[in-house]
Amino acid sequence: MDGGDTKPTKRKPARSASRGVTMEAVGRMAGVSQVTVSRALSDPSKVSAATLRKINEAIAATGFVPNAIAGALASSRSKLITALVPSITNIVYAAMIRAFSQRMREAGYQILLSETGFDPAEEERTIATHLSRRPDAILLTGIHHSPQARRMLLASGIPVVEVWDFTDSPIDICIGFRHVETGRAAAEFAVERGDTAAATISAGDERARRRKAAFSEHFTRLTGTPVAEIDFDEMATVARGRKGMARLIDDHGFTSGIVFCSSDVLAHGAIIEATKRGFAIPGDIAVIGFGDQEFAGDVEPPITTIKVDLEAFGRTAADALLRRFEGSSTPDTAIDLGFEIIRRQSA
Amino acid sequence: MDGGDTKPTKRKPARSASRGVTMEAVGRMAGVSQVTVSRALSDPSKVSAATLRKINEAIAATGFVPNAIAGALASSRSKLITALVPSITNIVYAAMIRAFSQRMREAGYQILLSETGFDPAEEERTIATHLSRRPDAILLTGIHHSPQARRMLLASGIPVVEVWDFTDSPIDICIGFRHVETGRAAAEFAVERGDTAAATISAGDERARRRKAAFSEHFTRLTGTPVAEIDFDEMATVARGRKGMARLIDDHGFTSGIVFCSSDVLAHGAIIEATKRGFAIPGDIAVIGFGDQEFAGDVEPPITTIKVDLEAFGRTAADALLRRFEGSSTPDTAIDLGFEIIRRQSA
DNA sequence: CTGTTAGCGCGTTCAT
DNA sequence: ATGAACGCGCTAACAG
Repeated sequence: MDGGDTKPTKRKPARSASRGVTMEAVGRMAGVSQVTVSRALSDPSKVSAATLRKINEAIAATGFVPNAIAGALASSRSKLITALVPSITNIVYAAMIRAFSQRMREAGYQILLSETGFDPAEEERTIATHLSRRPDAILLTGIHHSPQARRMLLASGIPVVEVWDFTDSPIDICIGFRHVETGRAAAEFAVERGDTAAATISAGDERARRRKAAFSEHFTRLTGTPVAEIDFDEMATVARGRKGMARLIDDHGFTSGIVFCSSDVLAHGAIIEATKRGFAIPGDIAVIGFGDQEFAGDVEPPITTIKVDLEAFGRTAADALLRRFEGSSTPDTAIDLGFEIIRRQSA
Repeated sequence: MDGGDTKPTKRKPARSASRGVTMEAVGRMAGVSQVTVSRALSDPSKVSAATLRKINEAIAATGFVPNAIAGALASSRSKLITALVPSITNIVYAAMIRAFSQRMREAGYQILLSETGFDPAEEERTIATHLSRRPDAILLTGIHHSPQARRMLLASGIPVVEVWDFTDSPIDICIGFRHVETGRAAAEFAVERGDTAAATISAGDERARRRKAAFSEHFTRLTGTPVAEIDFDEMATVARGRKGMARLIDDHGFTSGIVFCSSDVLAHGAIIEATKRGFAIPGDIAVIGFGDQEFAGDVEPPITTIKVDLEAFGRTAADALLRRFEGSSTPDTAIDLGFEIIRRQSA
């Protein structure tokens, strides 16, 4: 075929279904080659002013949008970060991811987000599909992952950030706080207040349970008094906070003392229920929440809570990654951002 | 070089920095070609049981994870959907996206999510970068987009889903409800209740303002009474709900009537403030919210609100897309999912 | 059932 | 300052 050709020609298949404008097409229109278009986009200073102008005109005329897929394949940098969170409707994770996304976006990265719903097996599967996108980094919530997941992560060779929990031996980078410490601190806070009875209401998260367990253990150690515990497997809601408090009162005869809730939402519900039943907050029953959510200081009574700086987690994680991308030789492996008890009126 | 070769050999560059295992490598280990590996993964029935086994062994041994970037480039199907929402920390959008994601994930798609923060210019920029990822579809919040954005979207030729608002002439597919109608319905509800005075508190969203405007206009038309309006540019919070109610009482002398809030969060704050000042809800002041959020039925008094089925938006959007991917010839262009007034005790 | 060949659209050399 | 050639890792025909 092509018998008369002097040099082998590449067959250009008839482009019926337009798949989108290519750099090649832009170049043709501007009278330059594809590479020049590429350069004009990645580093305009490498192209003469005249051709740059023509290229920009061609881009405008064609509505060209670069194909990041092809770019990623060629350069093996995807400008993509993937992130796994237990739940995107949980404000705690959403706020963290928002701060992270904003910072990363400013640096030219985009975020592929998935929910794992607290299930390690689901997390493992999701990690695999995320890795197939060849992200430039991956962000995980928590520090507990299946062995297979760890293996895949390590094998991928990409930076891994674990947030929202803390360990001295992270896979790679870790930004978080010690959940157990929050429980201990709350127990100490209760004892200092003079509480001699305590209960807990927790929901949803494995980390919430760890906080609760630490609270109970420490409170019992300090006072010798056992702690009544109400647990919900499902996510925290105001309704469950109410139900938890109702059970504490009805089933455990809890009518005086402090209630440690694993989230402000639960605390809010608990306060509503106790108030409705005529208990004084914090006079009869004191309540301490977790998260310092938007509403915590504005309901009645304002909720005493444990605050963690969600935005800081996101920002710090992004900054650590960005530094790593720039080839920092001394990676910040583990950062404990701590927490703070915000004393308001509910306890 | 390679002087003695009988046929041209492809130069295999020395792979020092392992970029990840390839199908080629897996195939070598299994004693088959790269394509066979590809087939084993995409359609195992096209491969003999024996080779399938060997390939799976090789995959397990190497920890191979397919490169979706390369796959997308070759097939021009990315299995990626990108989505734009005003805010990911707003439960309304988060819940919608969650439902959408889950459905799409079951079908093998992943979601690239970005926040646009109610800014059309930002949306336009974000659409461009999203389009560069060559998604199989794009989901937008709302129906108002810049002309340039519309052009890019149309030019891309990919399915576009607009959610959370309704128009008869969508870019492509539209799933939502008529915000103006909710305001009208609330006004009618108020008049039927016998309210002769009304006020509004709104925040954040352009659509919230449209709901509010429709409420005010309709209420005034029905009763002849003007409506006091409090607006916040920032997002809805309990604090702003309280402040809004405070201003209504202090600045507008509003001590009796109904308050239409653009979100349950605002309504919650408004109720707290009014209650604290000794007003009876709904006896003195009635409050109606929007969203039927998790807590709406569990605070005191339970909040009367306008409910829209967020999960249904997400699911329906996903289903419409999936049907479109399967080549449905009769696309469902515009679906109005409506809304519902949930009467509880606050109004 | 399996292999060969030819791109997908771009970044990356290496020339000029 | 610009271009030619090549390959990133995979899917899509087309052979056999």
